[in-house]
Amino acid sequence: MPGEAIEGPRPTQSRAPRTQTRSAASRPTAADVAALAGTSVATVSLVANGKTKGRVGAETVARVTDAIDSLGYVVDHAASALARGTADIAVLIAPDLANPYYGDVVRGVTEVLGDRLQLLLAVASTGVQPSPAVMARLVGLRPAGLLVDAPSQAFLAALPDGPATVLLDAPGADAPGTDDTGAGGAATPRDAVNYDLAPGVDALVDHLADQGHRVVAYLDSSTGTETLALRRRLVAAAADRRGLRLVDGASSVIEVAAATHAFEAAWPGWDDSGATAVVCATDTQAYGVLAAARTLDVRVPDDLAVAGFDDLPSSQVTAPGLTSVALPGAALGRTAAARLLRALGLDPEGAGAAEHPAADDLTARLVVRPSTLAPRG
Amino acid sequence: MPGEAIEGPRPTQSRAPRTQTRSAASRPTAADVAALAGTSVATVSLVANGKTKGRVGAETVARVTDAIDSLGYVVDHAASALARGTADIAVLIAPDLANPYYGDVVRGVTEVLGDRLQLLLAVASTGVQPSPAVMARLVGLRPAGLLVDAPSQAFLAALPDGPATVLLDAPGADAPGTDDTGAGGAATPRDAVNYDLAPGVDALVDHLADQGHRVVAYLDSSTGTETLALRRRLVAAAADRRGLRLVDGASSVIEVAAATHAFEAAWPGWDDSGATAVVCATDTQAYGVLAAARTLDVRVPDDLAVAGFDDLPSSQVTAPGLTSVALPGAALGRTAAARLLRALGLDPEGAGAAEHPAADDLTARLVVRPSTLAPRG
DNA sequence: CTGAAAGCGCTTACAG
DNA sequence: CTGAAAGCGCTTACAG
Repeated sequence: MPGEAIEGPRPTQSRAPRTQTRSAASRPTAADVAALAGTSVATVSLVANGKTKGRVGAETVARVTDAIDSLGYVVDHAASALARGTADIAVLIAPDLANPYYGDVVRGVTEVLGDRLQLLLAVASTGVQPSPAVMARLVGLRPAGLLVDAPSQAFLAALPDGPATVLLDAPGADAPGTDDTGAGGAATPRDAVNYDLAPGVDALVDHLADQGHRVVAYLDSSTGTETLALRRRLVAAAADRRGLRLVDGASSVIEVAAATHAFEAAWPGWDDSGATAVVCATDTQAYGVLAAARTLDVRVPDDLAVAGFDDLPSSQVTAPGLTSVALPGAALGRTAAARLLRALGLDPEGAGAAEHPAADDLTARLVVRPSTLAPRG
Repeated sequence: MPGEAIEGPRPTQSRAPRTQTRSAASRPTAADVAALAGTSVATVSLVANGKTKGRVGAETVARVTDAIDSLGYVVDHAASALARGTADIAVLIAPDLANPYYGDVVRGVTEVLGDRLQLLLAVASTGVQPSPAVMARLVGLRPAGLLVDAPSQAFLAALPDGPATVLLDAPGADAPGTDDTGAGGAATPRDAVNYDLAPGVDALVDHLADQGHRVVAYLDSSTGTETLALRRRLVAAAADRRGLRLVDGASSVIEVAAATHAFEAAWPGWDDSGATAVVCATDTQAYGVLAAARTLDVRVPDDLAVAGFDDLPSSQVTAPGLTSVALPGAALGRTAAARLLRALGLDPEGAGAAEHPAADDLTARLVVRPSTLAPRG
C-alpha cells in the first residue's frame, strides 16, 4: 500500500527537548549567535550578509562565522524582508507550467540569477493568469523582482506597481503606441523582453507556399495572451503577402486532448474550404491535431500538412516529425533575468551573461520536419 | 528589434512624490487603513484576516472593508509571517520542472490548496535537488509547509526540520525499515505519498514477456532519486519472475538528447546480448531512444520494442505511439496537498477533496501502444 | 466589541 | 571597528 505511512501530522514546531534552553527549541536567531560569539546582533547581521568589508575585524568575523556554523543559523527571510523592505527572491509568473516549453525559460532565468535571487514560480490553475488576490499575496512577499511570462493585456493592466518587473514574451507592452503623449499613468509601458517572431513565421509561411499550399487553416489558442494573438496576426500577414488564404474559426486551450476535439469539430469546414495545411498556435495543440488526424483518417502530410510553434523536445519524435517555429526559451529567460538584475543594481556579469554570449539572440527559427514535407500542385 | 524597450531600472521604492504624505508614497499599511476607517490597527488586522466573528461589530467591519478597498491595502506577508511565525505559503520542491509530468502534480496540488496556501515552486538547475544553501533560504521564508517531490536520499537527510513537510513520490522514506528500534533521530521517517508502482510495472513486464521477448534492456535515469531507482528494481524483480533477462549499463539524465546519446552508445552491446526490448525510466528518455532508433535504422517495434514511464501527453502521438506506465500525477498532488493541510490543522474538505473522489487512487497503470506491439517467438 | 502595547527577528543609520 | 536603539508592518494576548 503506497502512501500509507502513518506518522501523523508533525507540528510545525517540534516539541522542545526538555533538557535544552529556551532558544534552542526553535530556530537559532541572530541573538543566539551574538551571545555565542560575544558580539552584538548588528555585527552578526553584517557578517551573515557578507557586508564586513572595512566594517568588522577579521577576528570578529571568524568568531561570528564559527558561531553561525555551529548553531546552524540562517537569516530569517521574513524578518529580513521586513527590515529591508524587500526579499532576495524573484517570482516568475507563468500561465502554464505543464507546457515543457517553460522548462527552458526557467533554466535560462536560474542560470543568470545564480544565487543572488531565489527564483520562485507561481502558478495559477491551468493556463490562467493569477488572480488579483493571488498577485496581492505574491507582492506581499516583497519579492525584489517579478518576472511575468506571456501575460494577457488584462493581467498587465492589473499588475501592481511595487516590485521591479520584467515582462517576458509580452509583445506590445514595450511599444507604448505611436502617439504616447504621456496621457498619465494609464498604460504604463514596462520593460519587456520579446522574441523576434517574424523570421520564423515568415519562413514557415514561405515554406508552406513553396510546397504548393493555397489555403491554410489556423488552430488558435484560446488563452488570450498577447504573444499567442501575435502569432496568429503574423501568420495572417505572411499568408497575405504570399497570397495564401487563411481560414480559422477554431481554437482550444493548450492541451493535447482539447486540440484534438477542436480539430475534429473544425476539420469538415476546413476540408470544404480546401485547406491543405494547418498551423497550430503551439506544438502541444499540433499533437492534438496529429492524434485527431489518425482517427479521422486524414494522412499527414499527404492530405494535410501540420505545423506548430515552440519546437518542443518531443516534436522530433512525433509521427510524423513536426515542423515547428522554434523559440529560444532559455535565451529569453537569461535576457530577462539579466535585465532584472540590472534594474536592481545587481551586476548580472558573474552568473552566465558572459558564459552565454548568445543570450540575446531571440530570433524564432523554423525547423522543418516531415509533417509538412509533401509537395503538391 | 525585440526586447529593446528602454525604460531603465525602476527602483524598488519609487522616490516619494514630494507633494504626497509620507505613507502614501509606498504601499498602504494597516495604520493607513486604521486612520481612514477610524479604528485601531488591531481591528484592521482582524478584518483583513477574516477573524471578525464575534470580535468586531458589523458596522466596524464595513467601515474597515471600505477603507481597505479604497486604499488597495494588502497585508504585508513579510510582516505577517514574522509576527505569526509562519507564512501562508507552501513551497514545492521538484528536481525537474521541464518534465511536463510535473504539470499534473502541480495542478493536483493547487486544486486542493485552493487559496488557503499560495503554492510556490522552487527549482534548482536541471534535474538537481536544491542545495542546502537554497533550502536554508526557502525555509527562511517561513513557509507553512514544504512539499518535496522525488527527493534523493541525500537530499532527505539534509532536509531541515522546520516546516511541516510532505514527501511525494519518495519510496522508502515512509518505510522506517524493519528493525527500527529507535536508534535516535538518524533517519527521521516522514509523511510520504507514494505511487503504487508494482501493478503497472508487472503489467508492462508481463506484456513484454507475452509478446515473446526474452532479453530486455533498461535505460536508467542518472538523477539518483529514490523513485527512479525503485522503478528499475521493480522491473528487475518482475523480469526475474517471468524468466526474462534484464541487461542494463546505460543511463542518462532526463532529456531527449541525452537519452539519444546513451542509447546510441549502449545499443551495440544490447544488440549483441539479444535484447529485443528496452524499458526506459521515463517517457522523455524513450523519446530519445525513438530518435536514436531512426538514426541507427533500428525499426520500432519490429526490431526493438520501446516502453517508458509517465505516459506524457505527447506519448500518444509519437512514432510509433509509446507504451508507457502511466502515473496519476494529479492524484498524487491532491493527496499530498490534503495531507499537508491536515497536518497544519486546515481542513482540506472544501477545496477539491470532495470533488475528486478518485484523489487517492495512486496506482500506476500500463498503457499499451504500438511501440511494443510486434509479437515474436 | 475595541484599543494600547509588546514582540516577531532582522537591518540600518547613528554614535562612539 | 563595534554596539545601542529605532523601526520595518503585522498579530496576539491582555485589558477594558
